[in-house]
Amino acid sequence: MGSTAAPEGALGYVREFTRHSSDVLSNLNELRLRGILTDVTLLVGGQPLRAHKAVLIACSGFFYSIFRGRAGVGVDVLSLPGGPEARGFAPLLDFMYTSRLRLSPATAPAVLAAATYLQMEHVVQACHRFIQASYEPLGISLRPMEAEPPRPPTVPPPGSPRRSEGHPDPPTESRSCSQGSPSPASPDPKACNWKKYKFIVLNSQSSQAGSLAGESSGQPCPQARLPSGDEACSSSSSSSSEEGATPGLQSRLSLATTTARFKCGALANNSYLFTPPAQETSKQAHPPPGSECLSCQNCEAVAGCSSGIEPLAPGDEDKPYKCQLCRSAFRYKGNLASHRTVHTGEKPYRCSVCGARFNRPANLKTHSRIHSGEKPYKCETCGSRFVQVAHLRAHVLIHTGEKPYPCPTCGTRFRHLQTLKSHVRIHTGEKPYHCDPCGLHFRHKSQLRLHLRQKHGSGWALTFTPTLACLSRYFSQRRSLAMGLALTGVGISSFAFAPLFQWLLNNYAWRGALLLVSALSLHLVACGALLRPLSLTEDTAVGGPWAQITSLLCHGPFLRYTVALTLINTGYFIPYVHLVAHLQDLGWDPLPAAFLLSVAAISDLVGRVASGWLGDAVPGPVARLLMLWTTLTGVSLALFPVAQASTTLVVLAVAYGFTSGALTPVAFSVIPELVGTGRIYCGLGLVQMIESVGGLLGAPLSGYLRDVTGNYTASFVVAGAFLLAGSGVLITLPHFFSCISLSTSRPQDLVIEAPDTKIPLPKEEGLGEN
DNA sequence: GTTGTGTAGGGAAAAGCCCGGG
DNA sequence: GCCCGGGCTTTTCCCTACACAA
Ligand SMILES: [Zn+2]
Ligand SMILES: [Zn+2]
Ligand SMILES: [Zn+2]
Ligand SMILES: [Zn+2]
Repeated sequence: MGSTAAPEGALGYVREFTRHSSDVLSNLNELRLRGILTDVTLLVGGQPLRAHKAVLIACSGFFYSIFRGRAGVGVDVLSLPGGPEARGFAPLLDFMYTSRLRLSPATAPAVLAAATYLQMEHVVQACHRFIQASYEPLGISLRPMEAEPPRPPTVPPPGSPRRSEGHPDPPTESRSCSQGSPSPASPDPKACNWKKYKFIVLNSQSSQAGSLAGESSGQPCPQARLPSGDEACSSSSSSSSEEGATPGLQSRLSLATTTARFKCGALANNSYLFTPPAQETSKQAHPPPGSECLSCQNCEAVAGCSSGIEPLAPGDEDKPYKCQLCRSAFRYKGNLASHRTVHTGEKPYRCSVCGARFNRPANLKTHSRIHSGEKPYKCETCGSRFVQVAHLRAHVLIHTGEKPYPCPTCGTRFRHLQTLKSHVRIHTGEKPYHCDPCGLHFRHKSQLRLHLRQKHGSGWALTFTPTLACLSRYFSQRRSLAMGLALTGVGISSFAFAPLFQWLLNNYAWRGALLLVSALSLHLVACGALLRPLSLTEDTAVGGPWAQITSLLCHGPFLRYTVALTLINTGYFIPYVHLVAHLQDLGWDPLPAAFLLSVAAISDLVGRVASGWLGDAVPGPVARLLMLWTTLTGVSLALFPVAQASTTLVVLAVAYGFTSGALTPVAFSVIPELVGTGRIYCGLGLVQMIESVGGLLGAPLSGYLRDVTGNYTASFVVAGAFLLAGSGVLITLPHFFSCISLSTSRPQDLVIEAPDTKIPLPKEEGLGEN
């Protein structure tokens, strides 16, 4: 139950307030601009510039060597004769106080010289990059040494501030500058919007309607209630403890408290409002919290987050309601009740738009927002809106700069728990994601996926349509059987490949298995080479792809056929989407319901082969067979609502599987008969593109019907009706009723007689049946 | 270009919690 | 006052697209 994120035994560790440093810096800058507590005047190029020695020392090795020691204390005015120019120095001084470096092609060399003089190495690098980038478009590569200004007068002493600590690293600034957009008027929004973020927090506290409505309805610092963890601490709903708290006390918070509970009462909460501008603080709607929070803070601060906090034993008295099935315990009785649905698989709440099912109404409600487009939670900083509060919470971190998840091993901090988790695997060497077909292992899930798509998926997908098209060019006599076998092969191989590869993996280790699979795939190349494109006589007549497409779109029978297939597709997939839900409505358990779907899928495979064979054995136009299968599929679909007994349902599922499977190869075989083998590539592609619209529309439509009527009866009936309508359109195809002589008739004869394909086909059986 | 790594957005499951009604 | 269930809030996890650098 507990979060795995909390490291074992780490009862708390240092919480970093990443905005703090920039807050301090901006305050220092304000002090400089107002001349408060500045203790040195720099004379650069005759210009006096007031600054704080401490800041100068912290940023520059040169100033460190000047001011360190007692001699530096008395220095009130420092002139730098022969040093940097004012136009190079001023941007550096600004940078020290703002971490933003303004560069332009005109000033960059001067800034570079000044930075080198002052030993600000990061800035030197940034200037180099900038100058280089601005020359590269001209084809001039400026090497750093060529632009190197004279060495500074002093060598950095051994004790000078380390660059990584004392010198702000300006990676983002330098990059944005090098892109040529140094715009002081519109500084980096992420760097400047912390005040705005504070305003969000205040907004939510004062119970403003709208944006953070959910959070703002919360109680102001419910002291009797223990905040449940770090998230709660940083969430805006618990942000009312800001006044009376000090940053120092607040800067240590336990991250490991996510699930633990504490003896010391309410935990100090919020981190964002310690230094709010006075005018914003005055807008507080709620008074500061009572002393309980303060004492907690004290105990925490004094104890340094370790000794002062002791998680109570996960007391059973805390959660008296236990699940008999999985030992989970709950504080509230109702939770146990709703927990049971986890085991029963019961999901009574159904989305009226997409049919998704939920075991809790609230989850359905949240889900339904993705259809309505409602996004109730708005980020006041950037205006982005979110469907869930949690998303907003995660989002505002990018404005605050907060990274709440540190790596226990190397200390790198992350903004998202997920990132930390995958990062930790770097240390453990864990690579949990692996690709079965090729045995590669990956640390990140997105890698598994990318690899699959690029190395396997696209290959298979890209071979599918061309192979079918090739088939229809090769086979004219037994085209249907070829289609059926090919489609069955596709289905079976996708089932069989995983276990086959697993077996190879077990017997040959992954290298061997990979080798064997590669060898297997190379056979594909050989096979593919055998499938060399036939140059059929009619190819010369069909023209280029665009000409083909244009002609196909004006081809009446082809269009009618496309419409028919689209109609068929609309109803075709309904059982795969809704059959399980329908069976559950009838009281079936999810598992048997899913099993019945598998039965239908197997029946589908059988149907593909059988229909391929039948397609060649039964005389007459293949379109007639297609109509037969379509009609039968439609009827079996429409019968689903009638069936109540499980045996009837099984029979229906088998029938639907068989007929719908039988339909598939025939549907592909008809196309060459309609458009001729010359235009088969374009024809097949076009049909697949258009008919997919039907497949996309079918499921939502039947889901909608289910919601309107309350059950799936109409859904299945309408699906069946679409199939029947499709077969109705099929009747209009040319020569549907023609009675060409049976055994001697060959499919290509039909083509010859088709009005739009006038060119007779050559005999090609010799080649095709090799 | 590939690979590894990190970021942000978004969907969902499930527990926590509040509140009104009986 | 107590209990119960409905319904909202929170927490946590997961997936996915994408950016970026070695
Ligand atoms: Zn359980
Ligand atoms: Zn939905
Ligand atoms: Zn925002
Ligand atoms: Zn680490």
